[in-house]
Amino acid sequence: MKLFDELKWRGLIDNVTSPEVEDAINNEQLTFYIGTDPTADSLHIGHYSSLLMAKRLQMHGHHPIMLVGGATGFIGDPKATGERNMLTPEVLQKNYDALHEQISKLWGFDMVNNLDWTKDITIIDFLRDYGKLFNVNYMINKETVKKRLDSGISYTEFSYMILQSLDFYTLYKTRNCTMQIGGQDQWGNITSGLELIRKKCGADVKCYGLTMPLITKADGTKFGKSETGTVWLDPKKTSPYELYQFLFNTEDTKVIEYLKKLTFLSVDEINALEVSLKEEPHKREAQKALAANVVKDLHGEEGLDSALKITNALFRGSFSELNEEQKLEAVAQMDQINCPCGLLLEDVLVQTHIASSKREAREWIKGNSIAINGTKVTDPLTKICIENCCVKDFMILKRGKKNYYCVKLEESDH
RNA sequence: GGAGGAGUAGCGAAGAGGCUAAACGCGGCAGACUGUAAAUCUGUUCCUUCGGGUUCGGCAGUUCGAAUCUGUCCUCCUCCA
Repeated sequence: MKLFDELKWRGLIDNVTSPEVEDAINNEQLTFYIGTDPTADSLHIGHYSSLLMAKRLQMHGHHPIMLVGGATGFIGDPKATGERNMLTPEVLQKNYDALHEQISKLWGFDMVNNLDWTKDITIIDFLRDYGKLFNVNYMINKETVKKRLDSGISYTEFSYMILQSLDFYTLYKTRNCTMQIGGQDQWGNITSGLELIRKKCGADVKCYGLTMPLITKADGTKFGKSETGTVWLDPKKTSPYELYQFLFNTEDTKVIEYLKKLTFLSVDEINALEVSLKEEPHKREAQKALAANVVKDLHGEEGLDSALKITNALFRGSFSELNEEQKLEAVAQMDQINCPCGLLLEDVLVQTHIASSKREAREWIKGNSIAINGTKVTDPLTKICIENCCVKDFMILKRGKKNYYCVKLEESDH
């Protein structure tokens, strides 16, 4: 199977700017780029398939450049729901540094910052050299702008597209970068970049754009949010265990799609998992493979080991069946929440931020959804002290079916 | 600058002086059923020392009483110049 066909099979191709892209991807060695803005201090699972796409192309001999948008981050990519809050230079710098480190650690891509070629352009140069080449009518018809016409869009965000076009043009000129890849939502920005290159360098320039479909959940909503919020790639923000659980819980209708997009498993391996999913769905082989592979690729054997230890301890039978050593090992892998000794259960839930209010804590307790070390507790006034611990001063709190918390009780001083 | 319109809980959207902590839908959470899946059904969804307290863009008023009336300010939309 040729590379392009494989990418297509994996569902990673949404659109290409010309039919020649297929041949270029299969037979040439392109320098291409993918960009992201430093809007947070870590990438999240939603970015992951795009970054893997870059990796897949690289493995095939293409050369990826990762652009972290130090300049575009100041402006903000227009999002459908409305104007973005502008980030301060300090936050942007902090995010930039964090992303830079994360990306070099995970993939080692070549990295550039568009602030380098943007920061010294004067407003006059900008308007004369670039503004003149963008027709407002053309810009208004781009999806990202069009969506905002009734709710309003600032001149700042309207101009975002020009900055991004400038990036593509600059990378083309300085690094012979001839392709930009991005998510579906980047189509408008990518094509306007191509347009700029053609206007500046002539219509016969061979440059391409490729977009990838956005990953969605079965109900059409955005992929990548769990109960605790965004699923980050940074293990300090989302532990390997949380990531594992997030992926393990993938719905049947989506798990094959995710395997194709988020792992390097071969066509045969994925087909085999698809058969297992159909014939013995209760075994959840596909979900297990998805979770294990992604966690391993991102956090290494060690991360996967930690995720599995916790998962096995909590979900395979009862925690109390483990021996002392196994318990301690599992507890050591979990995020621990400190809590003073001697509080009532309802207060413990509030103190530890497991519940956001006392009302909610009581609702859960009375609703039979809280368990301590595997035993349901239905009295909000249960006093929690060291006797409730199952190993040392640790207590395993469970909320609902699959939310576990490891609470470390601290003897109060008085 | 001018003329209209709009701002209600996470979101969408009712309410037009007391019966409204605010209908309804979505989303969230929990329970049942399951396979740590989906679908479905049920409950729940401002805070509380359970007496009450604080909410309907902000502020100031009118009233025994305001999300509902008045003034003012802010934000957004549409049209005109």
